[in-house]
Amino acid sequence: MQKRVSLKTIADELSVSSATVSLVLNGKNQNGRVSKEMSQKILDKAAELNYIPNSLAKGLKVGKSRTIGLIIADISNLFFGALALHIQNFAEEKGYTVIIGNTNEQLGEMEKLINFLYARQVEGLIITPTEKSQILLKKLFHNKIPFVLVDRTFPELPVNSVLIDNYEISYQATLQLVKRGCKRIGLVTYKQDHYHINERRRGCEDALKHTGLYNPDIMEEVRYDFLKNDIKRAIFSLMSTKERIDGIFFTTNSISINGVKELIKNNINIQKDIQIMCFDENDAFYILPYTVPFIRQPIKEMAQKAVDLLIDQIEMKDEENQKIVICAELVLSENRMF
Amino acid sequence: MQKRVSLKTIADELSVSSATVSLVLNGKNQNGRVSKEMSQKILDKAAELNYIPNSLAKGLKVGKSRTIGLIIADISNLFFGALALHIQNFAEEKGYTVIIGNTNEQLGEMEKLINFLYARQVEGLIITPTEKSQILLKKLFHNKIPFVLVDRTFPELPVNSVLIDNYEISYQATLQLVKRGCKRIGLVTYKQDHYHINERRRGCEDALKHTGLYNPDIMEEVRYDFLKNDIKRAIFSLMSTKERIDGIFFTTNSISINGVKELIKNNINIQKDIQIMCFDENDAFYILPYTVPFIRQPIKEMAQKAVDLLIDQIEMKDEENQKIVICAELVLSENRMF
DNA sequence: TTTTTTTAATTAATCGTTTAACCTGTTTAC
DNA sequence: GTAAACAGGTTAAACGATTAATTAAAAAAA
Repeated sequence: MQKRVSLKTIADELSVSSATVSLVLNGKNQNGRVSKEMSQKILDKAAELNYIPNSLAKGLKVGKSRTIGLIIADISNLFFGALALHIQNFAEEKGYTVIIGNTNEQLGEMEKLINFLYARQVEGLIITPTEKSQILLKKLFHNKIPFVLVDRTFPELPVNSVLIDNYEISYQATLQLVKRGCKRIGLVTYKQDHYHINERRRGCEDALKHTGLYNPDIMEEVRYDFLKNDIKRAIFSLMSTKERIDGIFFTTNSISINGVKELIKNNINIQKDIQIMCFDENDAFYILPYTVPFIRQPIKEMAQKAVDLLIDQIEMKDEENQKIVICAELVLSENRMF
Repeated sequence: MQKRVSLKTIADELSVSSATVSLVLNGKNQNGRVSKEMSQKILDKAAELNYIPNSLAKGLKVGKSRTIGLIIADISNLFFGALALHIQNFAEEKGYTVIIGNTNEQLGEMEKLINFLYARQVEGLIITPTEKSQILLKKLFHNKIPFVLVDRTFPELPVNSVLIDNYEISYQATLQLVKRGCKRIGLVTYKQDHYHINERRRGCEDALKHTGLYNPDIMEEVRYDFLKNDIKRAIFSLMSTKERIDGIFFTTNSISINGVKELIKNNINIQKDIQIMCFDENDAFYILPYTVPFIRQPIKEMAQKAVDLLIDQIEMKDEENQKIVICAELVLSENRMF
């Protein structure tokens, strides 16, 4: 890597000081600081040498890196992938770089990432927090580092967050199954401590209770680390109850796709034998010869709000914290291909 | 954001110079530079204050940012998503941060990204180049910025690259269709100028020629920007030839998934009516009640090689450029669920 | 006792930018 | 004719970390 072109390179070639060059290149020569001719010369020379400022130096000097950190729980999940893409686009629009990190749902990884990003002088963070990460968030709060939680939150903490209306949409989605005539509706959810997942469960259960269909025996829990096996077990368990169930609500993306796989594997006709309701859309759903109803999260809007909120915090030093709730959408027929 | 803890903060609290603190914290107090007691005091204080070095300052001073840029063509594509994930993991293992950017297959975006990453002092780049980006690569080469192309390349350029054996695996995959009894094998590929895609086409066509089955009339081209419509047209065209085709080779991920969708939509039985061969795996394939044979690219290995190669270039200043070819894998039955 | 070596630190320059403060002519005002 | 205003710059310190060069005192060697 040969020596880069710096302000000084340009300054030397034109025999002016680097301050002058800086002034011109940053458009800060307002009230007749630098003459028109010199300005033009500098601009031309910069273009000629293809000058690109060193943002490390600039960041160091002005104390702003114009960088934000994005901490994602599982980048191999399409939902988070899309979220990351949009966050990056919106942030870039506003002049910020995004550094993405992946925790794999591991608390230790999340801590490492925070330190790592802190070292790189990020001005703020957008985080999908892992379980039990409250302590880490409190530390951020204490260090006055702006951050926004997205997709997930801890309701007991005074944080900024962007979430969907998990309870409400799950309630509505379950009602939809009822409307379709399901009488024995089961649920498959994660055995964990995430507020957003539990809200989905609560929404489903409340809908069942209010319609007199609630049965605790067909609410199944699966573990993240043993997803495939647990789903297999859960579906088997659900399908072998005395009175066969006729509806299932899946609370997440990964549970939905694996649940559908398992149903198909067991030759259960998702149209006739059972009605299902999935969380998040999936390419696979579009390929099946029948409609798979699902809950669509407005990912782009979530990304937009998260970026806006974070940048507000960074730039205005807005002390108030906001909890933004975005309405998800029930998609019932859009993926019908026939 | 409150004032961060710097070397000077620690130095002042212990009434030593910041040089001493730096020496200790970097483990450079080899030959009796700093006393054991002072070292321990500094270490303790650093831990107490939760000191995290400012990598902007460090990068500026030592002229190394320990950052690499990753330029991806389309992050919403699962293949690239997985590639990005693994590249990030391997790079992190070696102590490098990755800044990811997305070009959306746009040359202009690629140029912007290169400048952007250059400004952030990346030490090297891993790139899936867009079409016609040779000029940009030449500029990188001229500026002696280490970079590695992955997935795609320009054979006429003396660059480092990590690719799969596109020609060979496509040849073999086509032969597989022949072995399964297909007599009229069509192809759907992109109408473009990417070497790797054209190699896939050439591999398929050569296999057909060598088995006497080549027919230029059933080689279909689709446009990236009008993928869905063009696929619809291509499949229609293929299926309405006088003698119906009985095999299709899809040259990419996105073509495969859309092609399969379209076949299903037209009620064509992928088992009985037609045999297909896809590029890259997809969740959707696992959900179908029959096997979809596909070509699996060893993404993790590609990521590993790309990172290793780039870091060699960065650290050893290896002048020689290498073209690494990794063997892809034909997956014929793994996704059978029944 | 004087010289050399060792130990344990400090100094100061540097990376590339930014920016407040300063300088030096020339014009304008009174 | 002197002061004030302005035009068109330059200087120098600073951001935080690194590191070669230096210093000062103590210990060891001569």
